[in-house]
Amino acid sequence: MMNSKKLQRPYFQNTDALFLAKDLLGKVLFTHKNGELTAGIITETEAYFGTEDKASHAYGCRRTARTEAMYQPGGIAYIYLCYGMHYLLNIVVSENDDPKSVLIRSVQPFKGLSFIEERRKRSAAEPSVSSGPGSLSQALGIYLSFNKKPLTEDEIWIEDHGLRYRDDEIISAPRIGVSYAKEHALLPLRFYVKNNRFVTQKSK
DNA sequence: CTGGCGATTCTC
DNA sequence: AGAATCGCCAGA
Repeated sequence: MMNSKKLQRPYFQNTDALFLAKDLLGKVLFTHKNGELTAGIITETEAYFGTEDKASHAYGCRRTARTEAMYQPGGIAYIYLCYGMHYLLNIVVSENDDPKSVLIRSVQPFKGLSFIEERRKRSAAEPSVSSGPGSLSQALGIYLSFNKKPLTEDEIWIEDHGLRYRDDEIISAPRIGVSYAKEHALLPLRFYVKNNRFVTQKSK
């Protein structure tokens, strides 16, 4: 390839979670493990703005073994186990010691559909195949072993295929499942592509 | 050391 | 509406 489409470090570091959460819509998330190449077009994200964000694991500068990834320089994955059974994928944003991240919530299957269908036990045309952060991780084979992986390597990365959305094609809404975040719970930090079926259906 | 609780999903 | 399922982390 003449021009690599793989997004590089500066794209993740020289920005903030709010901008990136919107800009990642339409980008293509790839995973390649055990010879299985799969990818999905990012259709839904949420911004977590760091130490001041009551919904963030890094709220109040909380720094533990789990949250360590977020304190690293941007451009790596932050994966954690949620509800004891789902692996959730975040993209670490910004500089060193600035724990901001973007949660990838949904993708539209793009490559390796047979692998995705095998993992999810359903058709890749079914929106539930990769909508919602837990389902998306299962569809793309994302596990804890991806935690702290640089997106510049060849197990998990993001490509720009030129797909762009206008502002009026992007819906913003409150983040899901963060009612504990009090006054930050209703901030419109969730973004998804209008009229795309591959987004979280219910919200509470 | 302990116990309450999830950035969820699926079934009943 | 409830279950599944287990690591995290604040508090003792």
